[in-house]
Amino acid sequence: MPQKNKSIKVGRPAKTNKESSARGDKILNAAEELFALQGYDGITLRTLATKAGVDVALISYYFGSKSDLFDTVFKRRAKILNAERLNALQKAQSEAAPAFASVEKVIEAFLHPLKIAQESSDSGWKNYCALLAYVNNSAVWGNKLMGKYFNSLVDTFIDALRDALPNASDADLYWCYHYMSGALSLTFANTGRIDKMSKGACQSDDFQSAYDRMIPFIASGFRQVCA
Amino acid sequence: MPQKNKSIKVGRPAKTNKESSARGDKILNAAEELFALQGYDGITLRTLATKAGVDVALISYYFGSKSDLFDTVFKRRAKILNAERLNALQKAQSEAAPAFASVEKVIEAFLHPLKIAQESSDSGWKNYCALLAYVNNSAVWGNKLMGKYFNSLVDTFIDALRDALPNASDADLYWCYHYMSGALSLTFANTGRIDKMSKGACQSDDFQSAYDRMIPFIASGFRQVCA
DNA sequence: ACATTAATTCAACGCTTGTTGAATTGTCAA
DNA sequence: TTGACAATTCAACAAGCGTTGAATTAATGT
Repeated sequence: MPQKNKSIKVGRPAKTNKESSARGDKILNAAEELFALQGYDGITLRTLATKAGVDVALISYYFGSKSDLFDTVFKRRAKILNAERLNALQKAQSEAAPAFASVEKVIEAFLHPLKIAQESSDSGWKNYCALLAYVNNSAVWGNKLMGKYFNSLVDTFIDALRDALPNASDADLYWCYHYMSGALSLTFANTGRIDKMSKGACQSDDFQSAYDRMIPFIASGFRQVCA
Repeated sequence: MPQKNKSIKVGRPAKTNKESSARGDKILNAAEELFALQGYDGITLRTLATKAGVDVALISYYFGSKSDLFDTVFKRRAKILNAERLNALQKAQSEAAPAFASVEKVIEAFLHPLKIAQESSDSGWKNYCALLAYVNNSAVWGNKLMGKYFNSLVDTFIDALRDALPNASDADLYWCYHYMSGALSLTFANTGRIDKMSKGACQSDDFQSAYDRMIPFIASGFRQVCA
């Protein structure tokens, strides 16, 4: 005789004072990790449901279509990251006033929030950084999402860099930013994988080590091109 | 009454003097483009077959499984690119002898073959560069394929850079190489898309423009970190 | 106590996926 | 001319896909 598992909880759960549901967050966190690691087409809603410990249908119930879910996952921490970066930039600028903030300080304002994210106890931030790298390098999602959620912030940073480098053309500034963005993306894309190319000299999950060298590397490149 | 299309050619085609079949090349070229643009999981063997103008079953017949095909596509031009880069490096080194080749010259040897590829009349090279970017930033394929086909060459270039920068540690060299690799990948990942972030100041499909600035940018970064 | 409603499950839909085996066609060597 | 065989097509397989509608459960407002 078939017997249902009575231990499974169903129906409406006890109300909490949080604005977003616990099950919804579980889905978002699992999606964040899976999308970052295997890409949009690389995972299945059923795989995701299993990882989140949730029924498949619940994903559609909360977030609509698969691509809607992807957008939601991407947007969630984008807002936070933007706020942190903007805050860091404004702090650097006010500290340098009445002079302009230096290239190094502007770049640091751009990168430091990511360092904090990497070191956060919330491991979801590490996944999000990898997701950011995936989206940035994706021909399919890059245009759609990066522009939508980061264009305005990037323009602000470019303005700050223009102040620090008065001889630079717009093309110079944007290309140099582009190089920085690429270097950063690859670093996050490799999070967790040990780079066998380097014979152990450089482990990609060691963000601290990458971060320390990145600021002088990028700043020096900016100065050279935008002199 | 159902009538078969008698105009479709089947059976063994006339023998050519080329080592690889014409149909097989059509499949590889179409796969190169689709994989680069939409990723491994983003395309279907049936989509690929349509693009190549070929029956689906022929893909398996020639190349085995889907992942076998991916490996074959990636390997095809990797060998050529490796030979070109090695040749360029050796030329730079012999021109500088008895001194070591400068950082700029080594970086140029690494990048210049890609510039030639971009300008090639064989448009497949453009697709391959985008594929390279996809693989490099992919958590799934990065370890598998980059190491398999490029590790040896990268080590050779690192050796050349070590000669040019005697004070650099291995970690310095590998991280700086890593930044260069990331900057390059993002450039190729964006091939063909106009970067709206830049308000027109920088179009990602303009590789010439990216290339010109990249050498001074990267070389300057190397010198700063590895001083 | 009771109706309401949000949260969750279950089962299924129609379609697509990668892959395979058998049948068919054309080429070439003998 | 014939026989072998490579290249190509066709049809189908089992499995998996995203999504949906109906049923079920539990908390809530009155």
